[in-house]
Amino acid sequence: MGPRNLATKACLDADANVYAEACPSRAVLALVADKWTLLIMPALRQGPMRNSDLMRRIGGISQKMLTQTLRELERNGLVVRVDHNEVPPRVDYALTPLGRSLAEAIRKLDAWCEAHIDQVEMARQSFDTAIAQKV
Amino acid sequence: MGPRNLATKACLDADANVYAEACPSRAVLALVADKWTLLIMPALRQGPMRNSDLMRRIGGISQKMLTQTLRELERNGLVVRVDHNEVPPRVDYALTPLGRSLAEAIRKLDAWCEAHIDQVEMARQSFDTAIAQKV
DNA sequence: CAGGATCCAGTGGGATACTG
DNA sequence: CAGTATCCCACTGGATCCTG
Repeated sequence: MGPRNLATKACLDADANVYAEACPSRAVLALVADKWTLLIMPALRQGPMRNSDLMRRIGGISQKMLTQTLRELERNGLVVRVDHNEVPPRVDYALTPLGRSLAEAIRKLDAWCEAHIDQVEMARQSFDTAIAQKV
Repeated sequence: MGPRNLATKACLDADANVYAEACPSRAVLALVADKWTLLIMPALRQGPMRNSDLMRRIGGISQKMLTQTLRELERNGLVVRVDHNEVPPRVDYALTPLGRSLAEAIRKLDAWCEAHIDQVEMARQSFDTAIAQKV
């Protein structure tokens, strides 16, 4: 593949490339590059959850962001919303097969964060004190 | 592990939990939940790169965001900055061992995005047209 | 070449109040 | 319970200009 018109044709499905600005995969990347997506997706791995379940599970999320993020995930085929049409309302959110595969990849990232906090924090401290000394 | 004081002690290193708002791993998560981090980290897997290399490799990134993100990654021990003190300036950025392990996990996410654009786009189209019909 | 400094429009997301 | 609607400000990040 020559560098001929890499810039113009941006990226085809056959050679999808997130590094290319115009590649549609960037849209998916934007979806993933989101704090709440990174928490909601793996949270749903254990099975369907209700709105209130997720609110409890994910510390610090607001109702607005929960709904907004769920809608976006649903829109992109990663989550299904099941309204049981009951009173009081009962709505379940579950991963689609597509969503499940993404959730697994995301969970690994989350696990990495949990596993390496110590190293990251130590690095940050040493970096910050090094900067302080330079002044 | 009892649910006794899960809420109060938030999270210790022994049971780090990104779902807990106060858990320090959230800081690492915030680092990861970033569009440019998600592109810079895997880009560095092939070896050290210079500022201009990264600018070319990563479509759409601005000089400001590149420098800013690199600084943050360096601060957290994921990237090392090597200034060769030459004229004209020559500066290399490379992954640390810690950064490399994260970069691998991130690359898998990027690959997922590249591999599933089609499915995501189809889902989005069908979702959007379904919404339109309801009106 | 690498990147600091500024300006500033746009937006993300919390708080709050209301509804079926 | 599961949302919707609104207000509104802090911060994000692009554009532009400048420097060693």
